[in-house]
Amino acid sequence: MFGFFAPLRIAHLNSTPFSTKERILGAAEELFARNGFAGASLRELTASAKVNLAAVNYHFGSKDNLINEVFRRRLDELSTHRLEALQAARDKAKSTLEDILAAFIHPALALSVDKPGGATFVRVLARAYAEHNERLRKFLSENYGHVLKEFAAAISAELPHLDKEELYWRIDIIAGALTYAMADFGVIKRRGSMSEKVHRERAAEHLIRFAAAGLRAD
Amino acid sequence: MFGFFAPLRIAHLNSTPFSTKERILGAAEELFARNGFAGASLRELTASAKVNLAAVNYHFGSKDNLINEVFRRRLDELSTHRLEALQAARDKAKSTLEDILAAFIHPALALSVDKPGGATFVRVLARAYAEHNERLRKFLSENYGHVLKEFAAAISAELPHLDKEELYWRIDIIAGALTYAMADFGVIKRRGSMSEKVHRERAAEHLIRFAAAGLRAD
DNA sequence: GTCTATATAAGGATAGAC
DNA sequence: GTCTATCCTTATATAGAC
Repeated sequence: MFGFFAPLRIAHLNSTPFSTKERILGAAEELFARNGFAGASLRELTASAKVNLAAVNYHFGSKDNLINEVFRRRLDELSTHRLEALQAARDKAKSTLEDILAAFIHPALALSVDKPGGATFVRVLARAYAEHNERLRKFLSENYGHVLKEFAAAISAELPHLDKEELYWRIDIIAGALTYAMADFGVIKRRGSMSEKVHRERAAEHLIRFAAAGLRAD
Repeated sequence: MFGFFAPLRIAHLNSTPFSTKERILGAAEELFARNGFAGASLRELTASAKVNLAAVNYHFGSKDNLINEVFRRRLDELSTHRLEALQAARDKAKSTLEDILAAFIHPALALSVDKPGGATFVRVLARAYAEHNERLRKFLSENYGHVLKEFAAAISAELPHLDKEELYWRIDIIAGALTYAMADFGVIKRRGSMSEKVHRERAAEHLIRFAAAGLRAD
């Protein structure tokens, strides 16, 4: 008799296999990408995640800390992959500017292609770039600033003739172009004959050449 | 006797020569650039403009409409200048991709250098680019979309061998790079020996070469 | 760990005196 | 055209039952 209902009870209230915490992070990622950090309220966020309004404060303490955790969930791994790829590029006998840029771009590409929600997160990253939010910038700089420093140093080593001011200005442009191009991947329509994955890989190669040309401009 | 106080009475309550409406627009520009559209409240906005809280609704009807007017105040003129410059480029015997890009960039440069608040507005423009705000995109697209269409057509005519999909993808990257580079002008430190104006002009030339190289990439 | 209910603050918008 | 005062909604956050 109860056997008939057992599957329903096993399914319980969670309609997905994800924990409350993970569902909140996923919904936050989605809404922050769409509406920005200030524009996404905890009310629509918890509704979208199908959790109780109080759950955000229980699991994360505050909205600000939730924002931090949305980044931490992805950036720890992304940063590690980027630094590993950079080290591999440096270990090559003849490493080029393109190798260094690829070490920065390819891990983000892999994230956006392979991980569920990864493409959305890349758009959140672009948001953070546009927001001049002091608190968020501080968090990101303190926790992940060393990665950008490593890449800037590697690029600088490839372009020793360039004075530092010029170099940093160009890296600034490139950073904006890359961030936005990666974030807008989802918008670019791919040819029907090409898979999403192949399309993005080709786009990434374009970006690398584009950025390398910009950096080398005399 | 009263003569002693006359200057004070002439100064009245307005500490600036600008009207309430203009002060609101100026403060809105500043706060939208710094905190985004959702992040700037009417309360801090009116406090910053030194006008009454009710003044925004009296003069603009709503916050959404105030946002529109912040854009309209600058974009009508900017769009006209851009289209005039594009026409001039097309009228040249041998117009290049660089001429077209310059027609797009130079008017924005002039705005950011010559007009008070112009540099701030360019940052607001970059905000709009990042915001996927449906209402705002609709307003901008309906009122100023034709300008971008004109430029896309002109660029397309210079690169007839490029297929349309590839072209639009590259214009997408370029648009992001240009918008952000222009918005971040204020961040780039200039050499002490160079004036702000000269610095920006040089930066704009870098951008044009950068963008042209990206568009021409094979 | 999740719920309801609520405290408390901040937001946009408006009414009506001046 | 500008003020004060206030309405109403939405927001973040928390208390306490389950």
